[in-house]
Amino acid sequence: MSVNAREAILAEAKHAAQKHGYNGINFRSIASAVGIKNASIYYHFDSKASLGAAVAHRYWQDTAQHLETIRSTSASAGEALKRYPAIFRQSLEDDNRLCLSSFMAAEYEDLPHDVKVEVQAFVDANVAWLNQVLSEKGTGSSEDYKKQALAIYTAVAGAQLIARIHKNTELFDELMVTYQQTGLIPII
Amino acid sequence: MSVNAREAILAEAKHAAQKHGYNGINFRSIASAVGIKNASIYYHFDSKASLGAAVAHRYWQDTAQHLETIRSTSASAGEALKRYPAIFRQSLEDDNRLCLSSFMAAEYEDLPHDVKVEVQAFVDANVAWLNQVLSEKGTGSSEDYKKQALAIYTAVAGAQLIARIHKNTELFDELMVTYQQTGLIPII
DNA sequence: ACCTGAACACCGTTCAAGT
DNA sequence: ACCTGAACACCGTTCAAGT
Repeated sequence: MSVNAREAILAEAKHAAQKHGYNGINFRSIASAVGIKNASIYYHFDSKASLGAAVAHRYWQDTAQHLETIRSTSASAGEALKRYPAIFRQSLEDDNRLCLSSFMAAEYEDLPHDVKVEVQAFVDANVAWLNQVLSEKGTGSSEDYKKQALAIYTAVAGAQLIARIHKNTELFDELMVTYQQTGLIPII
Repeated sequence: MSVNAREAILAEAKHAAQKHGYNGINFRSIASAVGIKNASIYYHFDSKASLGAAVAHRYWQDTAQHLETIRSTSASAGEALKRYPAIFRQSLEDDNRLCLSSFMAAEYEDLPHDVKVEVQAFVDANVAWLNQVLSEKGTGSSEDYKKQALAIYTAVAGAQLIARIHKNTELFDELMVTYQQTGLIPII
């Protein structure tokens, strides 16, 4: 059916993972959506673990690229920082989906090793980006920026989780405002 | 085997849920641990949904009581606030477990309705407690305290998620310090 | 090179049957 | 009142077989 079955499988698996987590990746329904049988998926991927890892890998790579774009199209580090939560907001807007990493963070203990590696890479990419932006912007010590970067990532991920169970994107926005007002996220 | 099979099932299910989420509640392994057959669980609980709801219900009730104890044994609202993260910290210390609510928040879309209700109740109980403590302590407007209470709960839950994937309780502690230093969590 | 049907051990669930 | 064995449709996975 598809020009490239492998890509079609990846796309379906990503969609399923953002809605239902790693556990919710279902070979038979993916195969059905792609137009093949579930056994055929094993021609393209060794196992559910390797499919999950491939999904997570591409996910964080896409996110890292998106972060680069935000930085390069922002007039200042402060503006980039302000735009950061938009990535997480977008998932909520788009069918109430969750950041793949937050999802898999919850399932983490049960994940295959290869998937865990990719989830960690997502967190690292985000924290590294935030660290860089904070460093450009401020005047504190580099150790502080690392800790603050992780704190911001953590708080934003938590906000997405809570906003999602309320199915309320405005709640996410309110939380970002509160983070800014209390000083967790520096304002421009 | 057990004096009370129902309680034994609940205890095993809670343990499994904190390690693997709702999805990880496995009737056959719970039955095996309790010393009965999996079909026997249906004598005590209508379904996996009602078992999951019972687990989540008891969980948030226990937490609410714990919060009451913290408040009543603290000399001030500020001290109670300082002790708040200890609840989430304890889960990490105790076999790297996750707060049941954070876990189920990730799985939320797939949860049976009755379980969703209990997860919401957990969040509400925490936010209500924080709101009360913040109100006792400070001098701002009541609307601000509500928002700040939710922001604190959200950030602490996120911190637990991230600390867990690093299997690192110290990271959780560092995040709490950063939350305090940046001003998200008010200091005594 | 790419796909399939049939089988495997696993899961939640049901139900008639046992004590 | 409490428990069980056997069956159901579902899952990831394997494998020999098809084109």
